[in-house]
Amino acid sequence: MRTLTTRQSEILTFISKVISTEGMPPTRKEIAQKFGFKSANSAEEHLKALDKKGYIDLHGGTSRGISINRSFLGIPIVGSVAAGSPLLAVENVEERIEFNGNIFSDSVDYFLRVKGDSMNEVGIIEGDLIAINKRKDVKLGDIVVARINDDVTVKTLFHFDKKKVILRPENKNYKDIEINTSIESFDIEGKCLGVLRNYN
Amino acid sequence: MRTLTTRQSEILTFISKVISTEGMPPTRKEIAQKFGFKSANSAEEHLKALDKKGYIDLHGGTSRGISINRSFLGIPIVGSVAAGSPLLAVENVEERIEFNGNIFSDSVDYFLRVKGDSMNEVGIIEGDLIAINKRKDVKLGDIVVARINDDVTVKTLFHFDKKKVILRPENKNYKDIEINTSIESFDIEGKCLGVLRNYN
DNA sequence: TCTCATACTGTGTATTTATACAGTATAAAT
DNA sequence: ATTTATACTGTATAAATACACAGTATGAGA
Repeated sequence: MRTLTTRQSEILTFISKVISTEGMPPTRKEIAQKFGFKSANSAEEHLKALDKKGYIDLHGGTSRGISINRSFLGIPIVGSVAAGSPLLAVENVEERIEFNGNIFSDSVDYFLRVKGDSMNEVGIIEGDLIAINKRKDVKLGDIVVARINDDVTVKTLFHFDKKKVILRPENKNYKDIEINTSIESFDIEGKCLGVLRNYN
Repeated sequence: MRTLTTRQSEILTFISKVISTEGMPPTRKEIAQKFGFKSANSAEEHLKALDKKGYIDLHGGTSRGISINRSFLGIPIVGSVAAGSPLLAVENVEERIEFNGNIFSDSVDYFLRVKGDSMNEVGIIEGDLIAINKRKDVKLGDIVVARINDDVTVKTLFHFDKKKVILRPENKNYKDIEINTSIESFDIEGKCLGVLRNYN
């Protein structure tokens, strides 16, 4: 997908915001006003560029006829994570779900599909989607997504200091994971905000 | 809140649908076309009635300037259910969450807040919100919301025939619930589509 | 009986809106 | 050196749109 200029990106963000706050896309004039353009045609041209690049669809002859391309909407679902690859790498994103609203306490960066039963006792089971926020300021007791030597795992953060981290599975069949941070690479990838499960 | 006529309700539903599928509210003409009105003014009048009754807000002089009142948007969360009252009775709705999208396999009529630990072993724990669809065509193995003599409960549907129903808690500390439908009142209130959990 | 709300058709128009065309200017690509 | 993309202003206009006013018809309530 072709990259956007700074201005185009600003415009796309504005359109997206107007849709979610006003319930309808902006007109050319409204876009021009927002950015201080003296001619609505500036907006028109940016819209055409966004359309050409595939980020939006313009519905000719229709007032407020702007729709944002669905593949940019929605939150990615990260399935199997290839060892060593960034979580949000294209090859790890199995699909996206449309999802807007204030369901979770913070903004959701992505959903991670849960594998295994190591968190069974807190109601997180195989196949569940857990909502993740990428910020790093997690605290003890939080359920976190962590990366230990290229492996991604979901556990409760039980202990954390300069030398040692302890991750706790919530299943009595599993033992705590102790990481010696001086010899193993360790990273917090995000905090678990909640759980989404869909029965078929 | 004043009640809507059948027509007004149809129009409100249509507007809501257009917003979610097209990404923008319809024009008067589009409403008229949908319902076969020969004059766009019919749509205009229905919109005025909906505005007057508080269901929508009309933004004067703005194309597609229709917004649906937020208190009618979102899906109700049903908390404690007063014995004998309908699940969706006002007094049982603790709040609503904005929620649009195709997260669950079917349309969600409401969310029910889970009490107790009787479904722990399938990952449904106290405080979870379970997404419910009101239709009655459930099958064995489905997790259902059932009403037994004025009490509402969430269990797996294990057996169902003309005389007897068995509901199974998913926790070995609980026993199956057998209902003799000839002497006890029994109703399926809905099918559980999924689970939503939000950590704070 | 009269009024009022609902549910339409039909006409008209001011305003909003999309969108084309003609320019100016700059930076990157060929 | 010339094209091409970006980023604007300014003008113009056809089409889309909101919305008022004038009717017709029906059923409910006062």
